[in-house]
Amino acid sequence: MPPKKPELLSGTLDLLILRVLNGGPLHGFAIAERIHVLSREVLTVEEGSLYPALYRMEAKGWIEPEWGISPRGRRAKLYALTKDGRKQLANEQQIWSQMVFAIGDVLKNT
Amino acid sequence: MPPKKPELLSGTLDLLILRVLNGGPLHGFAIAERIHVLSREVLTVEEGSLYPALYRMEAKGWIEPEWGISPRGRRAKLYALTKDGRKQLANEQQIWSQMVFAIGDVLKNT
DNA sequence: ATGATTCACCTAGATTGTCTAGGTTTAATT
DNA sequence: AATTAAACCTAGACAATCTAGGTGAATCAT
Repeated sequence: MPPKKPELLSGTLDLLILRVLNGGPLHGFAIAERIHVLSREVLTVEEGSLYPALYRMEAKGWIEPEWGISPRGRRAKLYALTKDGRKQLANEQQIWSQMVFAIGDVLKNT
Repeated sequence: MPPKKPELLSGTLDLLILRVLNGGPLHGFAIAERIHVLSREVLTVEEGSLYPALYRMEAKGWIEPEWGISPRGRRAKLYALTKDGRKQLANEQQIWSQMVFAIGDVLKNT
């Protein structure tokens, strides 16, 4: 068998969304596209994961939506990072790297 | 706020267990200890996560238990990697590094 | 003009993995 | 003899993702 195609790592979706929004407001569909492209097609964010995540994050005050128009001329909800969102991004980035190091430590044991 | 203490990353527990068992059979309690120590106390495997995980992995044929005695003289269930378990370890290790690279790619976008 | 496709958003329910918070038994310690 | 620690176990709660649908409007092909 070839290695199974990996789904998204549970717990990293918020981090990814925060990170791409740090480059400026985007609408949901575009967020998913951006993550897909930036990860060289390795990561695919399903819409059924994306929209609930956006609501969670909005409820926590990390992002703020505003109705507008997408680059392709459709009605779209543009999400922008809030100040709390930027703090959360820093936070999650630091946790992520800590986790990667910790797991790396376990994996490199002889 | 200081960075929140990270719990285990969902989806990495199997990989960690397979990895420490690759060094030789261990019983459940010792597996958790070993992960804790190797990760420099960053990762803590709760027993409520550990034992269900061991059963799942046994059901999938990745590990095999045998009753024995722990180094501290108690009755203990020693788990050993099977051949399928070794394959699974290689598989998950490769997926893990692919994920880390992919997420890294997203995180380093400007 | 009409029909098909794509963009963009939305949601209910299933599934899965982890955690909380208990519990039991037996050996070692006090 | 009583307490603590090692080791195992489990039910139920919780959270995040995925499956598999659905809607409406703009664009494209014919």
